[in-house]
Amino acid sequence: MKMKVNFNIKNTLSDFNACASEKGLKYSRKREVVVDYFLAAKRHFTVEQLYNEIKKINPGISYTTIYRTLKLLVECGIASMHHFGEEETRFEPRSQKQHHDHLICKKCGRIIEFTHEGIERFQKEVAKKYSFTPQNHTLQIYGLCKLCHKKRGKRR
Amino acid sequence: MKMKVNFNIKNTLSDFNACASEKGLKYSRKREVVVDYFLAAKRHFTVEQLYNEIKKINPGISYTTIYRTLKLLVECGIASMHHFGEEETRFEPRSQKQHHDHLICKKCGRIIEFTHEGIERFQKEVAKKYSFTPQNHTLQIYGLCKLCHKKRGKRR
DNA sequence: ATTGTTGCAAAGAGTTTGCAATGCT
DNA sequence: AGCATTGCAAACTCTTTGCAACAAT
Repeated sequence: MKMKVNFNIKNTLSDFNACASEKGLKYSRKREVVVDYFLAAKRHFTVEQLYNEIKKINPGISYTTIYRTLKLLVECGIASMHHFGEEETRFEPRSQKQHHDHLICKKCGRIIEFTHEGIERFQKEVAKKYSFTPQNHTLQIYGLCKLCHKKRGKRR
Repeated sequence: MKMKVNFNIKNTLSDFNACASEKGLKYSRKREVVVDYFLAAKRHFTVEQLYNEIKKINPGISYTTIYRTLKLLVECGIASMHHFGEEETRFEPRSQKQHHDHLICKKCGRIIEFTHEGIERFQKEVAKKYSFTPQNHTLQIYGLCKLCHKKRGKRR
């Protein structure tokens, strides 16, 4: 059973700037603040979270800019977008990480990443069985994280 | 490699009626039409699809009733709700089927169900490794179905 | 000077809800 | 009669877009 969590975040502000200039975009302080904050935090943000947290350090920011910047990050391949069940859309820095899947705590909202080669392999088998050409996949396991399993009764 | 597709749809209109009367609901023709159609078709409906198709046989139906009936079906455990990537919410009859996962064709929208015991087992392993208590999970493989892989260039 | 960026308000898409009319029991 | 159901329009949430003012090159 091989599994590992990845920590090597390699995407940087300069990766983003390269992509932005290829698109013919100009420099913008606000955009830089958003990208910086997003890349540094290495979390799975909702738009609301990102907006609220950035507003603290840059009160002049608007939702519109958050949305537009996240869209850009996704287009540049620097962020990835997730839809976990009923929850709001979340964004995470993609980095050079290999594909990974998620454990999602329904109580505290904690998100744990994992990879499992066996699961990946079996997915390829399934696809082959149905003559399906797989392009990408997502696997989410919902439940309770270690802490919430013990002390049941917090938020969410 | 054990895999199988399930066909044994057991949920029926009477199962629904039992649940509805437990909730103190009264009979309604329109609701019955929706439930009937939904259960018979055994597909993964979007709300829009269900609305459009039922409107043909019962022009007086409204979106509101479709929404409310689907909500009821989910509450009664007769339908399950899915969120496939960026797509609209889909509903399918749950039946007594065991849990299953989905292959989703990005070109034609076709949805293929599958189960794979090995994947299920590995998921339990992953959860245990992270001291996570799994409650449910979803696995989607996106790509091209057999037909669309050949003749590339249709809808979606 | 030209072109990209921003915030705002308005517009969209999907879904829910208040309400008066209607239907079921 | 009493309560559930329905359709409509309005409300709501999340996200995108048009536009005029502003900033970068």
